[in-house]
Amino acid sequence: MIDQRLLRTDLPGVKAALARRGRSSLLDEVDAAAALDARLLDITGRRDAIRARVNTISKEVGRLRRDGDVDAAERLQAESRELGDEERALASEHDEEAAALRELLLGLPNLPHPDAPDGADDSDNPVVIAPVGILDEVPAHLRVPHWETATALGILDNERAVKISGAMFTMQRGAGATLARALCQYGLDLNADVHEEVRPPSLVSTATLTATGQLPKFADDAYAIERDDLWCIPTAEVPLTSIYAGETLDDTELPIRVMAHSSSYRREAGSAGRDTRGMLRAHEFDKVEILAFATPEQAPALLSDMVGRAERAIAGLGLPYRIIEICTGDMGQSHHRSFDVEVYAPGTDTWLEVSSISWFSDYQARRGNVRFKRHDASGKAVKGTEFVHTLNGSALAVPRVWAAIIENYRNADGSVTVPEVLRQYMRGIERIEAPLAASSAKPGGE
RNA sequence: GGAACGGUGGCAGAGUGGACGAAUGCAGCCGCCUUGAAAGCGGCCGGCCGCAAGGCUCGGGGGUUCGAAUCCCUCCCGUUCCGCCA
Repeated sequence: MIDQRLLRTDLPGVKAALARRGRSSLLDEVDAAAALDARLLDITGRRDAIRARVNTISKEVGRLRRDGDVDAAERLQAESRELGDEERALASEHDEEAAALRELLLGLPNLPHPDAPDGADDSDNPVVIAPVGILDEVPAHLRVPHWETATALGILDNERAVKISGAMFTMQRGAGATLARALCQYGLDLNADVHEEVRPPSLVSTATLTATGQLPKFADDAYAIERDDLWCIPTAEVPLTSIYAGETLDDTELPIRVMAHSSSYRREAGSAGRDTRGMLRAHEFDKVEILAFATPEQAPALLSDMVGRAERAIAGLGLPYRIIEICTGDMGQSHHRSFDVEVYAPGTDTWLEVSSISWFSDYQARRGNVRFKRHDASGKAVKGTEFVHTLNGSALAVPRVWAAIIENYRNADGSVTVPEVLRQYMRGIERIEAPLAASSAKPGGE
């Protein structure tokens, strides 16, 4: 949620910033919000004046009753009763407008960072780190999609996953399952130097899902457990961002950096039928998320640090990659500035987004009400609070990295070499070989 | 899931219709004392919005009342016991 006060202090600035996102309807929404805000200001002014009078009267009535002046008290009470009617009318008007304004504000996206590149869609995203590790010529044995290689090796059994849970669920087996877990371990160990490991809940309340911006706009994308009013997390970003919800932190303890390995659940409404093969898009997947709470001053450096971490994870695995910056037209709803790490997948000759590192400015913190208090040079607390800035991104998203490993490390005989850095997490397995006959059998009927 | 008891400032903990934005203690801040510190003494001291006037704030929401921390309804959360359970 953007700062409501900006609607009063810098309406042209807000509109100019949002215009860069390229959706003209947004500007009308901003105007509507500003109009509501002005009306609300007027209503609260009148309401507060009435309340002030009622408060004065009730104190006076108490005094008169103690002094035994019943008549005067009765007269004041009568006046106050009328004021009460007026106040009730104003209050209900206020609640209506405030709810409408909040809905509008929740729907407005974040203002893009001034340095974020302008652009209409993903074709305008500039490449900021040119492809690293790309082969001049891709050998034929790498031109095999990971699902073919993995299924043949018996390490991916999506056919049975679908039997168990339906379309767009995956199941890794044997060395494939071990590889998935190894990637998580690798991702955590790589970032344990500054990020505290957390194991958050996977089911969260409506309030928590609203704080990160998934609700109300993107309710269709999340799994809801209606009976208990809980939601499955679409990313560990959701519970991690809300760790300090409603709290006021000290600038002296910032930045606070956390990370979590979790499963993520996404309905992928609107993507049904896309990328249905292999591991590229699934309703449930694992990843390691890194996240930071920071002062506005700390945020830019943290953004580069976190992009660097996502990059090192991929570079360390020896995968070919590039980094692009997300342009204003392609940016997510709550993003202020955003970078993607993309891995080259030779099997399908595509770039796979494996990590998206974003700076949210105070957009999430305002929804989740995470503040911080500043201290001056002498260590004394400065009056007032500000919202923290949040940043997050995947340090390692399992499925696509898993797929990229299978495609890039495929050998001519169909086996897959395990990247050096993962072997310590894989009981020393160096190479994933063709399976024994028994486990490769297709699932049969009853 | 059942039952009982709870939720008040940074913490502990009073407060059952008005003088309560809230006693008291601890913590914190300022000063005195001290070579320095501790102890002691004196004073200040919740938060949010607002230029201010003022408004809001005793778990959330609603109600009764001239007036609610206090009474009523409702929801949420916590503790303990029972049940179930990895």
